[in-house]
Amino acid sequence: MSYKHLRSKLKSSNTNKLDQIFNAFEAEGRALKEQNNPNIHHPTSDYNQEIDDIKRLDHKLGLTFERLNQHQRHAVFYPSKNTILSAMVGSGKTTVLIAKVFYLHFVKNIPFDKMVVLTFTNKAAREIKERITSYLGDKATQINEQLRYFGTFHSIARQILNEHPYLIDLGFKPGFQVMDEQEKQEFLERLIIQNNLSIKYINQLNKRWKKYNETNEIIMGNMKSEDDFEELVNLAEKEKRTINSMDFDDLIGLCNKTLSQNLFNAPDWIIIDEFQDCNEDQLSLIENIKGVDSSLFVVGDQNQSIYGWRGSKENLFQEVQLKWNATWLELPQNYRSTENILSAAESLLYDNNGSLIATRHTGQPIDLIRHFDDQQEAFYLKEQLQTSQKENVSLDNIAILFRTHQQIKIVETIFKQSNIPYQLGKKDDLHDKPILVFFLKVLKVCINPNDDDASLGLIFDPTFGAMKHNKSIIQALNNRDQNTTALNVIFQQISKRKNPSVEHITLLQQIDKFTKEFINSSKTNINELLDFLNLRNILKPTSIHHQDYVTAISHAWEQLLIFMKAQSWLDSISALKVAVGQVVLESSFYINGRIKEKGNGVHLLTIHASKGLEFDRVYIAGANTGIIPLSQHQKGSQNLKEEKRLLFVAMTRGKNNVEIGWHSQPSTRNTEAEPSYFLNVIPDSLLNRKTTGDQKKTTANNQISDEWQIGDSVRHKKYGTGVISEITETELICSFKSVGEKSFSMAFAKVLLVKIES
DNA sequence: CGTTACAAAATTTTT
DNA sequence: TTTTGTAACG
Repeated sequence: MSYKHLRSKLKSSNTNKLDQIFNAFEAEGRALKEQNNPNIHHPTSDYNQEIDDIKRLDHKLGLTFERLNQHQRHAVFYPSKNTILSAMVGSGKTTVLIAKVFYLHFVKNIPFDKMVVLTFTNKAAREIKERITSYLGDKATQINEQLRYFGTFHSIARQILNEHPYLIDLGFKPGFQVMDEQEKQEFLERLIIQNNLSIKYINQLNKRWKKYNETNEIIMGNMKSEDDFEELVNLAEKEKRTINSMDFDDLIGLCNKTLSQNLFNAPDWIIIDEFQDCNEDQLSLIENIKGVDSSLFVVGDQNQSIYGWRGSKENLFQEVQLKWNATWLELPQNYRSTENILSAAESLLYDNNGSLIATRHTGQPIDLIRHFDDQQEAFYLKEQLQTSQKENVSLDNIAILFRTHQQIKIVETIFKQSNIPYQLGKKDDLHDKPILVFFLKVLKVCINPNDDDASLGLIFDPTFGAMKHNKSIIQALNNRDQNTTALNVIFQQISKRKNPSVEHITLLQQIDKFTKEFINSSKTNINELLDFLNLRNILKPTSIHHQDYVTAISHAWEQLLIFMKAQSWLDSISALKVAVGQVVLESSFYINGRIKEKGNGVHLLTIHASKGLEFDRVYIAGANTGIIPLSQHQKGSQNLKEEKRLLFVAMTRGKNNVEIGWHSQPSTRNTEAEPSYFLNVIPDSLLNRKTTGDQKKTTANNQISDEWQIGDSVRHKKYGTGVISEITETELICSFKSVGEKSFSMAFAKVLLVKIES
């Protein structure tokens, strides 16, 4: 469909909203032409000579470089001090990043501990570390200590803080804990009760905290006067230091403060993965770690920047290229998708400048398929997958992608009914595992009996605690003297009760002895821990879940011991503190372990969750205007651009086949009965338009004509009463006494108009 | 305690 | 855009 066609179609629908969408869309097209081409530094050598030299010294190492294409070799070997590697989708960016690390270490003799390698996810960090470990094999002695600065932004920030003497100046002590968002909310609520503060919007403390930090703004929403929020912030900053616990933002923020003291040995190399996702604080962290002689190697893809709402900056690459005087290299070759998929996806981009090159065969055009609604689409998908099953095609290599979690539910329901195996992309949350939340609280009190929140959480735990949430106990913590720990107060309070829980009294007594009698003893296996703390009696010994609880705790403890072992220079209690502090930062390692079932079946994922993954077949569900882009994102070209990149990311997950579905009668509000207008830029030759052959459409049409008849009287909230003058497949036209003729999208008619029975 | 007015949320999520 | 949630007021 051409722009012209689109415009005439939008004009005929006579709504301002669609006109606005079109204008924004057009503005985007203009922006496309205004983009500047960066000065790409192209490879001038095939680096065969260098690789031959390396092969003579170390044959195996040479082979890892030989596999790279010319652009990838250029990125690895070119000796620029600061490098921005703009890696197109599916161009082997992780392979190059790892090859660079190998080259710097094994050829250029840079020690691993002189490199800082930062990633956003634990998964990426782990992949890089494992590649090095497996390459070294038996020679990988003390590798964890050498790879100490390989990790996520948050992990590395935490580690720098923990090792740096300036931590004391900041008011914290080594072995500090880390609060996630939920723990911070609970922490602030505790302070509000303890100090009798009057705080509005109590459910949005995290949001208010961020707003206050950024703008010093206290007033929110309907508040006409200030509440005690400023006092809460001051109290919280003090209290964080008392209980020795930081939040996520503190890790990066305070690390930045620490590094600005110039007491950190700058590394030789700083290597960053997924650079396009950096926010301001993370960028500062990079610049603070960087010394005068440090080199930078940042890798990323601006076309896959879909986390703007988390603070990543548009045009970050261009910005830092100037600032760092960096050499701009590209990885243009995509090895993942067919040429048709890539050409279609590429037409969505506005600043690619033709730098994405397909290496695979042409393949099939993208199927654009019309369904009646989400339910019909789900049935269609069910049938498609059943066919695949009959043909013995593994569903593991197929993904269905959605804009929202809401959309996933209906497909999940129908797949469940029809026994289609599926796997969900959502990661496990620590807070969905009550047993681990409880176990962590126990450990936190063990290592710090003055942790008020862990102590309270322990006895108030809804599943494993001793009593219901109780304000008087919270306030009792406030009135204690300096020599009384939070653990003591809890113990006293619980003992005072009429029928105190004996199990919990024993637990608290044992926790008190933990540092003296347990952690330094030679016995630290899980059974000894459970016995020492009397935990078995608390884990509902008669419940059928008892064994699951024990298994979950065993796994978490095993992981903690592994982490402690890696901190060989610390005494055991310090090592445990550091290990427990790490749990929140890489919770997935502590959650499932061996218990996790092997995932089998079709993947149901949000597009965001699909980033970094690839599948043989990809189906993008419910791709209407109003879903992609999401209706509330249709204002502001920044938002629109990001939504467009989201569709780009979705399409480029597919290796062989991409199919896009849309609904002619969408059931969600604010959704147009049109396929995403982003698709209009894709050339017709690359899009194969189809319709589900179905009976439902006919019945649905009957429903519509049953519901609305020409001549019916209707009432509209604003326009008053009117009469239906015309009905088309997608539109309903009404004439009102007050404003004349107005047309409504069929999808909206039900919401906007009330039929007046005569 | 009920009503009114109006800002914020809706949507994505790692640490 | 509509819906939801909260403060403020009587």
